[in-house]
Amino acid sequence: MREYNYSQIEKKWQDFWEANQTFKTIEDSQKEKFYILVEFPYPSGKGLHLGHQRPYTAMDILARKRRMQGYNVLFPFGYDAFGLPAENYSIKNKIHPAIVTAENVKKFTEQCKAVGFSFDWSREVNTTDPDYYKWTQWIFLQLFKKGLAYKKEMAVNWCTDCKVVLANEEVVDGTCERCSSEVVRKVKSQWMLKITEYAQRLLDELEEVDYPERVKASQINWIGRSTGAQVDFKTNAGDILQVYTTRPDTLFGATYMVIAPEHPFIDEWMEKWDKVMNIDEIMEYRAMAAKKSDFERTEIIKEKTGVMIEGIYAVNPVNNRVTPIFISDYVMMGYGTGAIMAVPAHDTRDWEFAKTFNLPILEVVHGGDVEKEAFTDCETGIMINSDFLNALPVEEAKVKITEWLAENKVGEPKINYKLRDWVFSRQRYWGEPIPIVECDKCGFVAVPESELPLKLPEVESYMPTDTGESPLASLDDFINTTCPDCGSPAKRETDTMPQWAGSSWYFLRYCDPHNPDELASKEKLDYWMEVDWYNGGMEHTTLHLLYSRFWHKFLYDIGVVSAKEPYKKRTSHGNILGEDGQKMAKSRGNVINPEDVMRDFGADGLRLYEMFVGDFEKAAQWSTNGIKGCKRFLERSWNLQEILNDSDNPELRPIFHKTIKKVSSDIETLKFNTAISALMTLINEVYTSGSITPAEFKTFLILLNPFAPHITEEMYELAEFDGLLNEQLWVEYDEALCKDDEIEIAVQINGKVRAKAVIPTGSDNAVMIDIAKAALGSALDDKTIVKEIAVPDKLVNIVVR
RNA sequence: GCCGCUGUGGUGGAAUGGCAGACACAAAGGAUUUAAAAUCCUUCGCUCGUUAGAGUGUACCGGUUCAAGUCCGGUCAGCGGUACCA
Repeated sequence: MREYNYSQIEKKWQDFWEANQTFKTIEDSQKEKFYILVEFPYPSGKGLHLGHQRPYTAMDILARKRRMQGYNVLFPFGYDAFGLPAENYSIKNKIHPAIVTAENVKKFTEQCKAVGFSFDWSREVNTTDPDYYKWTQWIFLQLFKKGLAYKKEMAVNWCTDCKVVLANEEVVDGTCERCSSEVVRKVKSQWMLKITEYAQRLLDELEEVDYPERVKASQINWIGRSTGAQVDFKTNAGDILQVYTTRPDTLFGATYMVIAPEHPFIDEWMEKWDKVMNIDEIMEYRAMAAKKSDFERTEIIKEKTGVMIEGIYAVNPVNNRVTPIFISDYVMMGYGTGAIMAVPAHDTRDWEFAKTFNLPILEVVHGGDVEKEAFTDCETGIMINSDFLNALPVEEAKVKITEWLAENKVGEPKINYKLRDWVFSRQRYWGEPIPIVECDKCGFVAVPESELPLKLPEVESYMPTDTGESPLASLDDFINTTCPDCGSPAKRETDTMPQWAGSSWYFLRYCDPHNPDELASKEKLDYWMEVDWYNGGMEHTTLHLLYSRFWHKFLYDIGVVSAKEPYKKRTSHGNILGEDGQKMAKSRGNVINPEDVMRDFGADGLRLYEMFVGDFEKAAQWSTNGIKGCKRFLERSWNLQEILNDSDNPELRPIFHKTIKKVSSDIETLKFNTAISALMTLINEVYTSGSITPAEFKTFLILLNPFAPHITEEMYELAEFDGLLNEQLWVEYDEALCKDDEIEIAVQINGKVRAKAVIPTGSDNAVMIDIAKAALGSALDDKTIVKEIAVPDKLVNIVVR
């Protein structure tokens, strides 16, 4: 018999699949469709790594199984190729990022094919392809036309090393997500997308989708909805200072107010009101707060600082009490109204501030000791010192005071979200140009759709500038244009889009990847969408997943797509860690190179081990010893050919049916590790029995095929079965045939196993108990039986006294 | 602080409330071999016992149950996310 020469076999079948376009998908209304999506990678120079292969293998297994189950499967792939690493590489090596990207894409594609992924390569997309980003720009223009894209002067997160504005989501602990350099605040004019307009729908419509609870929870958390009230405080400067609070019930306990250092009232008060006594002190504090980076604001011990604005005071609308106003950086301009009423008795931060500045702490909810700490419990507290709210529980007081505020026109119920608008500008070269022209007369004007794609021009230097302008800003030919509306000279926007743009809609392009007239035809979108199953990393839960849901909802609103949600089901994989249990990183020297692994164990060996290593949804530690076991299993599978003959072994029937059942259901629940162990158990039993029939052999090959497609296809061919293995139908099991004729049960006395007994499968409880008692023999002689419990085909428990 | 997740042999990990440790790795012993690799067989939670067996055991404390790794209450430890969000 031939030896198991995996490299030869794998090459043979990969070439065959490529030549025959085995996995090319076409629309087919006769078949039920199933759209499986993996997160397309950023094609980095390092190539495909184990962290890509694990989720891709999992979804490849699902795709192969679905095809055998008769579905029309869409399983596409592509590249999210805009982004900083390619640009940084270009800066260093003076090569155009498009060239670097093309090389990397070629490498990635070869590597994917070498693992045997059954992607439909005819649908490959690349976000840097002008035919693709034409539509990314088109979607941006639709957002602009609907008023959902706007430009705004704002304090942004500026990475001091990348010299680029970062989204809030890209700032990690006050440092840049990519380079870990310090991030500071800088005021710049930025394109923004109004994702906040969709906050409620992004929240509500989570109920319509099948996502893991942890994913839903972090989206809910990120959106951060809170309900409360907006309250108007009159000031002696004539303005009305609006505050947002989730605890309107504590309004009587407000003993001072705080506004953010960036609050616009400060400037107004300085200008038109000459009674502010400590202008210098306030300005100094403000300058200091502005200088603080995000890092300092979050990392420095949260000691409360601030300055009282002397000469200005506010009046509490419920009792007309005069209330001092402070400026402090513990209040953020970006949330609520940038001003708060401080209730030190019932808010921890206010309590600390009041202690530091020796301000009165007035208890209005009874239940704690407000001299020791803030009492924040909403469930047990009872209102006191609050006039018409006295004696009410907190929740009732909230309702009553909110009504009172509305009646007296000094406030209203208010919902707030932590989610902020999406900072959409990047001062970088390697991204989609934002298709907007700025005209002195007309303002911001959309580039006509007929001029899309607005291509990235060639530049000499990709280097971002210290002024914070994109490299495009130095190209006069690019910048200078005419206004599409009035024809006068105008300037192009030089910022580009963030990497999240292209990935916010790629799953739509896969449905119709070469369409020159639309992002995809309605007909094809209606056939393929929604995505039936989308697997990706937890790290994309609050960024990519939220952004793409936002864009999809917008496209739904303008009639491009027919479903509200893009993804019916989402699952998340755990990462592959190094052998030391740490994240794989060059600096730790624990990186496993998949090409080495495939050379030593084959693609099938690698696929199998990545699925066997542990719970798919949890992080797993790589083990070179572990993969040996999988290779051994494949060799034992190969050697089944030696014991293939016609002699029937009926005793194997139950285990075959059980295995079909287990493998089928385990793939659906992502329990690949136990599916493989079931196959291992099966093969062990087959060897014990000494032979396998052709029908059983074929069943085994079908079950193993999604996991190890090359070796099984080869064995199928060698066994001279008809056609190709990947064209066979998935195997079915018969529940009745899963059971052995006889089964061993445990016999317990008071829950402890005292004997074993063999019973015919499916025996009545009474029969089981009789057999069990017989098996116990004399052990029951001097005992009083209190209760007899039988669990069918499992055990008997006799309770005695 | 808040949200989420996880604590099971030497290791990775299995167990719809029903015999804890499936499957695999490592280790030890044996067979085969001139030898090694590969392969095959045996042992393998801990304690006592030569064996039979007995006791004990799923982070810790308590509860529910005939029966708890699993359910409930509390505690501890670790991991991930997030935060002066009013």
